[in-house]
Amino acid sequence: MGPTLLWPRMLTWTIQESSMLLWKTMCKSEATIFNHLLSVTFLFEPAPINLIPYQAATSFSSHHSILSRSLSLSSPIPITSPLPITHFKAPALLLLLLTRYLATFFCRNCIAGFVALLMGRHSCCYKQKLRKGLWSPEEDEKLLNYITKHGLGCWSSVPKLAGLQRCGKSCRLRWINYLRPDLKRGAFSQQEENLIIELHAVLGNRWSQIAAQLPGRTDNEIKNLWNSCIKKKLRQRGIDPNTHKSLSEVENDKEKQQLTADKSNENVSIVPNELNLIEATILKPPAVSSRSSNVITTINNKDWSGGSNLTNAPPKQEIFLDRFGTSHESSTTASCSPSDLMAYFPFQKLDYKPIIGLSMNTKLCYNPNSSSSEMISHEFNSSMTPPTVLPSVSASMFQTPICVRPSVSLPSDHNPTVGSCDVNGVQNWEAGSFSNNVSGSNGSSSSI
DNA sequence: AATGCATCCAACCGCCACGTA
DNA sequence: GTACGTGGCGGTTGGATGCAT
Repeated sequence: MGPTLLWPRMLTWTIQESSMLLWKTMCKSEATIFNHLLSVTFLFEPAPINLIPYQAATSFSSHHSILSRSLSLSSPIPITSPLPITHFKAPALLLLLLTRYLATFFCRNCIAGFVALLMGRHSCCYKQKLRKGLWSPEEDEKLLNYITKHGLGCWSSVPKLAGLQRCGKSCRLRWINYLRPDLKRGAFSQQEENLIIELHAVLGNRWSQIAAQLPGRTDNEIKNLWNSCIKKKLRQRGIDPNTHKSLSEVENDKEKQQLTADKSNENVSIVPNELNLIEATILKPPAVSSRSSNVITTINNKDWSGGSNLTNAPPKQEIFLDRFGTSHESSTTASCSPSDLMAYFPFQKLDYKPIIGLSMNTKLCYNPNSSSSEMISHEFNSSMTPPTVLPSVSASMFQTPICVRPSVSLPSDHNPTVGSCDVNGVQNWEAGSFSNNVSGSNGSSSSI
């Protein structure tokens, strides 16, 4: 074991054994801890420290800033430093010394997470001590035994009580996606896939709601199936998986949008927001950070994910639920036959073209090698707020058929010619001969 | 047999909503 | 009213696996 692991453990023991309990009862929150940390810093640091006002720190990230400034002081103090320690200030001082010492080994995020861990909280930021990656059978057994014995409760306390070196979130995920006894094993049946397609047309990327209509299936499972399998199949059949329209129709929509955008650009050469952007770009030197990229990514995600653009979703959902019922039984026994589904999604082989629309991973996110994206990154690093910027950016650059909500019509009769399409794969589609299709194995989907 | 590429999927991450003190 | 803890969700990642060369 290297020193980077040895030191924290020793110090953790020291703190906990001395007066951690006393400290925890005195300080209600992590913020208070940091407050005391600062006071101790001032008490024992002869050199002036330029710290930001604590009151301005309202989030944990601000605590990080405070911590990082504390850590940016002189060289680490040896932990054996013979400084006067009272009972009251001992934990804070130890924490201070500890954090400053750890600064020689870890980044500030790790240290902040470690401090949070000492306070008795589980922090997902602190990854050094928690296991990650695939679960071992032993871990599965521990979790399963614990939940079987104690039932579902507070996930954050489960790892500790179950003896697992995992975070609560990880335990929850493992239980929901794998260990839950009511999970249906095996591949998806053709009926299930069809139902997923139909639900996706109505609900978009709201996987949890889709999963609620498929008993025994998890949202993660359905999401993976969609991304790896169904999407591809739909495209092969000339259907845009995002809009559930035919690809040719989507292309037409896109051209129309492009024309509209061009017209509006002719009328207004530079909109005020763009002027602001230029001004901000000139005045503010580029200080590209991952944070700015995240902002853009987040906004893009909200705008482009099928399930997030949901202005019309509730009524459609109601229509759908009226039709299929809200219970699993009714949803699966209603009109969900493959032929019915064919009517909703007449597979059009025809002019399949790759979808060129911007994806979620749009390169508009910061790319240091790209001048155009750099521009955008600068914009978001300026003092301007994203809402000011986005409308102009999104209007001119983010036009894509993905914006279109799935338009679902519910015809009463289906197209009898659909099934006779002899394109490669169409018959397979109907016959349910997907590579992973072993629907007969579970049998439970036969009620659909 | 070795290598490279594609695909799958379990798990992680960040964000958000909600309840509570 | 506010800060905090927790659970839930959707997007994304990266390791494992399969397949082609």
